[in-house]
Amino acid sequence: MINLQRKVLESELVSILQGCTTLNQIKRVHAFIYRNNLNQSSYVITKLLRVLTTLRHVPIHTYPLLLFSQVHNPNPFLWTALIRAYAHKGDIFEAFRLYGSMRMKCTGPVSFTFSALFSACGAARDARLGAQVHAQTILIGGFASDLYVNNTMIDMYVKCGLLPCARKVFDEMPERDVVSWTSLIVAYAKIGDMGSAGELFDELPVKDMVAWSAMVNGYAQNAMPKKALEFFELLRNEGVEIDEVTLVGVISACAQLGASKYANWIRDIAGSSRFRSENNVLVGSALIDMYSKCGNVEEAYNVFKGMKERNVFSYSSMIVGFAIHGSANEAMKLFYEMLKTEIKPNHVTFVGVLTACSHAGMVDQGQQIFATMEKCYGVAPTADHYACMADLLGRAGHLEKAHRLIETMPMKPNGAVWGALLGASHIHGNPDVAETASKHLFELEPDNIGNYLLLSKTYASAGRWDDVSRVRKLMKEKRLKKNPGYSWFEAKNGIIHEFFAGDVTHPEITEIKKELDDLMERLKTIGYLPNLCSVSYDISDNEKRRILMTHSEKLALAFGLLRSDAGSTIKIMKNLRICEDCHIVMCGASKVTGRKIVVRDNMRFHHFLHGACSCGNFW
DNA sequence: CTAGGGTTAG
Repeated sequence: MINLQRKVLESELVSILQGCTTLNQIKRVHAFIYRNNLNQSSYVITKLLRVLTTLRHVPIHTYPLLLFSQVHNPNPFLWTALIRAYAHKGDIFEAFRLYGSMRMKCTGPVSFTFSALFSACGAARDARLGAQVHAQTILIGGFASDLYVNNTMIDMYVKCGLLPCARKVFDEMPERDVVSWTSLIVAYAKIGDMGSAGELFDELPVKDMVAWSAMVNGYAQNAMPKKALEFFELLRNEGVEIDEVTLVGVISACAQLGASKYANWIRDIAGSSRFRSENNVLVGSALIDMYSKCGNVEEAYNVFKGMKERNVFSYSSMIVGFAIHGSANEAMKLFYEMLKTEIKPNHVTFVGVLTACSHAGMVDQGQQIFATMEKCYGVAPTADHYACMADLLGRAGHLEKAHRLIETMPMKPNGAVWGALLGASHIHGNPDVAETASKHLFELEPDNIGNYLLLSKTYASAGRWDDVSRVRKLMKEKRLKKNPGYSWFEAKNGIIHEFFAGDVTHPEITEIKKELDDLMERLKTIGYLPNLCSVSYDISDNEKRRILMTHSEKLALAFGLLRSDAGSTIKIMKNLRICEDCHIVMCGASKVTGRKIVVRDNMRFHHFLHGACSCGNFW
């Protein structure tokens, strides 16, 4: 009778405990437990410990440990709760010390114990210890066939980067569930092997929302946005429920596609779901990124403003959005607004802020932020931040300063750092510095064709044709093929029209050519002269003029002028960097037509209006 | 108790 009452009391307590969210609430329940002589109940104390350790600011070695040590004969679950708490804090040493004590007292383990230990090993990337625990699961009867133990073991091996071991566990498991499959699918997706991920997914007998989302996100993360959308459609046809995580993958895929058609499509789906950007930071932040990558930074800001809750992702995405659109002042303003909130800037925030400064030529401000980011905001500069600084200084013409910064930086310069210097050397026509930067880049990124092209263009601008052909020869030896330049324009109906350089295959090419010729005539009246330096071949000036007129972004512009509503913004996307001559033409076109033109090249967005570009002719 | 998650520079 007494035992029954006790059981009822225990279970009531546990349900009260699960609703506790503050330390004071927990302490009150604890006092009650103590008064009712329940402080020896492993069951109740285990629950108490679990709730307590979800509070981040409570150190385990104080209150939780005290609770534990007051129980004379802790059962395996109570031991495990404490082990798990240390494991979650990343204290692998303490977790294993406790496991040792537990074994010495001849208690347990239970499957949860192994889960906690595997999670500790995974967090610490300690595969050696993980393998020892693996061995224990075999030695201590029964656990090697436990589904849950095996699932956590797979996860541990995956976190340690030992996919073959994880696969072996998976292949030898007597019983698998959708969790086991999904763990492995994600592991393959993370290393970029979507082929194996897809094979596993096909074999998976019962697919749930998480497994589907893993595929959608896997394709999105591996730059296969079309595939991601395809899987999302399949998932919806299957009648599978979607949630915020699924949505984020699709939104990121739409961001990569950069087309308004997809942006509007997923906006409506998200808007009619339970996960609207106003109430959901995850979806909201993803939409901010998507809109800015689709060229619509105004809409990105609308989403930002409409969000009830914001976090570091929302702010960083918005700051980066402003930065790539050349709205440096807005980016800075938002950064200072952010500093007034509780939200702390992180390394990405600073990349955004420094990029904004760099694109706007705000050298002093950028240098000041760079100098104080660690001291004032606790974010230590990484090589990426040094790349921003090399870009900031170099772009502004301080090539030597940029070079000196690189040579004195505390870590090994990466490709972005030398790439920034190379880009700056190209802008300022300094083949000698370009040569130095390239030497490093050819070692760091031997297959990145952009570096070879930029170097050869810098030589060409300086008239060093021998060096140009030397670089060309190098590219030939490495069998590097130049990507064909192309641009695209999204028509009102969402159909995308692609134009390659020198393209004559578009059905309306005659009209397009005529439109372009007309535009050129009008530009000449305001003083346009073809920028022959934009062609880095040693050919006649006439031939250069002809080639300039075949650039894909000019064809897309002419098509856009023909096929868009008067007064609307013309949006052009390009896979390579926009050339100087096309940039001049875009400026002029915005002036003579009175249209707003937005060009997204592979680096950033250019907003042309009234004859000027948001980048300040500075890119 | 175990599986899916967003922002990054040249």
